[in-house]
Amino acid sequence: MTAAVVIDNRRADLVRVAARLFRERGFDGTTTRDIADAVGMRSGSPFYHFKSKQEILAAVMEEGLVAGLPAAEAIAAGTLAPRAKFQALVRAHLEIVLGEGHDFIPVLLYDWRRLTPELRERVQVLRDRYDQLWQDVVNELSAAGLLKSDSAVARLLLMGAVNYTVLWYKPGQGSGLDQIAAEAVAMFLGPEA
Amino acid sequence: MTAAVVIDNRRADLVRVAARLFRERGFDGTTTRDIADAVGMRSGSPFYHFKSKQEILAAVMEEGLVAGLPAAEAIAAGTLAPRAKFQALVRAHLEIVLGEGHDFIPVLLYDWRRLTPELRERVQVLRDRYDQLWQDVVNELSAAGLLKSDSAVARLLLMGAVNYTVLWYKPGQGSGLDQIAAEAVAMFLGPEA
DNA sequence: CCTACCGATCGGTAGG
DNA sequence: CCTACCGATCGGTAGG
Repeated sequence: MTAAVVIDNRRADLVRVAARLFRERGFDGTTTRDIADAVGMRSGSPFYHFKSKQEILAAVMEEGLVAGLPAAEAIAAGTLAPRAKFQALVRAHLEIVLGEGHDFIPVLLYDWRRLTPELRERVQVLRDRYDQLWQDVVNELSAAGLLKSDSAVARLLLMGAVNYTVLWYKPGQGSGLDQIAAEAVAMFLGPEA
Repeated sequence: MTAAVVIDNRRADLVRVAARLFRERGFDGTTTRDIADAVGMRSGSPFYHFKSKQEILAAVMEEGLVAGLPAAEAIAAGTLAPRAKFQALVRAHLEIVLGEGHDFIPVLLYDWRRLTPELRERVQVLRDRYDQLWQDVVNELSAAGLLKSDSAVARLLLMGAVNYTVLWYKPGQGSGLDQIAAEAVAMFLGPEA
């Protein structure tokens, strides 16, 4: 094992732990000391790996996007019928937003505004891919007559409904992810033909 | 004019200004000094009116709920047909969330988690009335066969779509509030009979 | 990655 | 509501 790998592991540790703490307490409610403690470092050491606290935040968000994009892109590019494809996309998205140990995207949803403009722009590049992929699926639905509109507003309303679950979903209490996905699809697209 | 009125006016000034600053910069991004400055007070003086910074936050949220509830309750209790009633409710809600100078409810949506548990419980009492009123209208839609489900999940998905607009809507750019409301209703309820 | 530290900020308070 | 202030915290850095 080379030294570079060890460094990378420590950096990955910081990102993973920061994601959990940011999710639980918010970006401003978490100190760089909290993060350092949680990985067994001294208070100044995270700044050996990251230039600033906000760079850690951006890394958390990028990690979440990079981890989530392949599955979503595979679904969007796949051959499922429009309705089934949409349901699969919603289900995959719920997993990323609500699944156990998936803290990265919730942090993005909660604390997007804490990024500096420069970092926001950097992370936005990855977000754009996600948004585009949703738009493609929405357009397919519209072309198949399953949705009234293929506008960006339609997509944003759909993504809003799904993303907002992060504020009310409680694991092991009420509906599960499959059930929520099914209910969302039924509501947005109407009853199955 | 009695002294009590003057005091009340200053308190109201603080709440209004705090709402604007909290909305623009977030709760943690706003200092009590910022708020004091903006109303022409010295740094310690807000604490003559409020016990803590979080009490200001709770006051902002409660002000928004108390201001928005009457119109929404009137719509819910009114005699409009289910579809028209729902559209009116969505439109009124968009106004509260996105309308010029309406900073209170966005603060609630952004910074709910910054409330202490005690304050959260206090504000939740007013939120419950809002949620119940939406649930009533959703139930009417379901009874009229316009919506697949009258579950709490259905309501949360709808409110999520509408509330999430706070994260993407830009005034005077893209669709206006009427247009968004119409599009939301068309998407959720299907085309008009 | 640690040691040792700084400069600034911030919520809040006592006393009037 | 002001004056004057405190105690604590916090992001970040120099030097090794």
